[in-house]
Amino acid sequence: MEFNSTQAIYLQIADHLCDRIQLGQLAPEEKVPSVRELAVTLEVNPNTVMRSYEHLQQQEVIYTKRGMGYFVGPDAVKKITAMRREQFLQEELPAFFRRMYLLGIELDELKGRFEKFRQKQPKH
Amino acid sequence: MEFNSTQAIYLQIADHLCDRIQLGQLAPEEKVPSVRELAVTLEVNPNTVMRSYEHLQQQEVIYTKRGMGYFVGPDAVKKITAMRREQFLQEELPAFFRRMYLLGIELDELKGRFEKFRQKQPKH
Amino acid sequence: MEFNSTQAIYLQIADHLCDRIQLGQLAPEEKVPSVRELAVTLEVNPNTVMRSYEHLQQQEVIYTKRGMGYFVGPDAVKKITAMRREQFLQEELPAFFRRMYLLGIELDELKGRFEKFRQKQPKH
Amino acid sequence: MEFNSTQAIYLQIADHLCDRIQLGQLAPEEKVPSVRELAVTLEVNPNTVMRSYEHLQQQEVIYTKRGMGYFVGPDAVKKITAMRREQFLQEELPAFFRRMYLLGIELDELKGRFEKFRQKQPKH
DNA sequence: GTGGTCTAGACCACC
DNA sequence: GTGGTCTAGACCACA
Repeated sequence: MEFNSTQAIYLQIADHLCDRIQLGQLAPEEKVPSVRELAVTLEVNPNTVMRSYEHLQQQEVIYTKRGMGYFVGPDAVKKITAMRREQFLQEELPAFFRRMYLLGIELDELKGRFEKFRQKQPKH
Repeated sequence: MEFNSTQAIYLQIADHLCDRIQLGQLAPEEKVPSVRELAVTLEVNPNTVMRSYEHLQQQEVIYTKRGMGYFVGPDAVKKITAMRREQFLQEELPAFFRRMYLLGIELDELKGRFEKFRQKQPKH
Repeated sequence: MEFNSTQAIYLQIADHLCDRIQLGQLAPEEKVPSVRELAVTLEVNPNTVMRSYEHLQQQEVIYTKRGMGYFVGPDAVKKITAMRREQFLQEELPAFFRRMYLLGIELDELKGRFEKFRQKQPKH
Repeated sequence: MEFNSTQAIYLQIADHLCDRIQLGQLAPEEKVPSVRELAVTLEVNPNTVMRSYEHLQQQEVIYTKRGMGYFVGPDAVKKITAMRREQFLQEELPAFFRRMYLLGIELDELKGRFEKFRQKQPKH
């Protein structure tokens, strides 16, 4: 996984985990990788992974069982979708429209690109 | 002007100036507000405005005449548009599509919103 | 390190670091001193060192790993040499020749001095 | 005349006047252009030219006759040459050698360039 | 008046 | 520990 430099790594990791949950790759009540394991996989400091998990736990997306690790919360999908939908409509969409407006891009121009994008997505 | 806390203030100022240039509110070769003046207007430290200007100068959007102030560069609009277009297509658009995909939103659903957005924009 | 007053301190620091990289005292991918550390060594404000590093980063001579420090870029030597060679041929050399011409100095007169200079340079 | 941005304009003007004196284009006791006249010619602020003249007067390269203007001092050539020679040997030459050393350039490589440079100089 | 540099000190996020 | 941002205030050079 590659990280961009504009956003904190721990947030990018958390985001990626949310993606996987939303896509059903991580099911509710399923155990998520251990902090150490994921740290090795992603080649980052364990502290950084820990922060991601704490962040997700605080949003009740995952929860911890002592000595057993972190697990996907029962309503994780619903919670993530709700948060992201809110975020999308309130912040991302207006910013996106503004950019399009300043660049003189029409919504119709994006149709072809969106189709192409969707075809590249793996089935799940 | 209000600043959000996720992005550095000096970048938000720079971005806002780019907006104004792109909208034609600041014409090429026109003088931009002096560092001190803008600092008072925005209620920030002059150093912070200075950083914005240095950042824009480095992108050749504005240039400086000694003892006279900063001025909008001749190709400022072209440069800004090129940079933003690149950024939009390479980064913002894919991220946006991904969000839509994960939220199950179709492009057509956005049409109405986009029209409404556009009508709110001031003429220039 | 002593600073002359005609050039900004942060540029002199940047220049000095380039010297050290070009001489191989700082190898590619090696960590450069932390901002605070170098500030103490040089007896300047951390902000001033920071500016040097930002300046070098922008030229892709060094790069930053978050929370870990600044590191010499992989092509640092090549980049520095290219920039300096350009600067030398386009600006320094003509200015130098002009001075010699106006002072009536011949190139041959400098030979002895150059030899003497070179012998004083430390090996590396 | 074009000004580079690294050195103060008034110093570049003063330097240029010294060049002309050294080349004999301005003879001892000859009147130098009036502040206003030179300001128009160079398209700079009269204050800037004034500063150049004050700077040169302080070095006894030119002197002023009230109501008549500035004139080249009797020993101007000698003074300029002495100052420049000193400056050249103490500062420019070591810096120049250092640059050559770091760039791996030999003195002999410059011979051809120097000849070419000299042939382009106008006779005087 | 203008930009530009520097210091001192604070606070934050990240690893 | 690391970089990064911001404020406050000073001083200088330049036009």
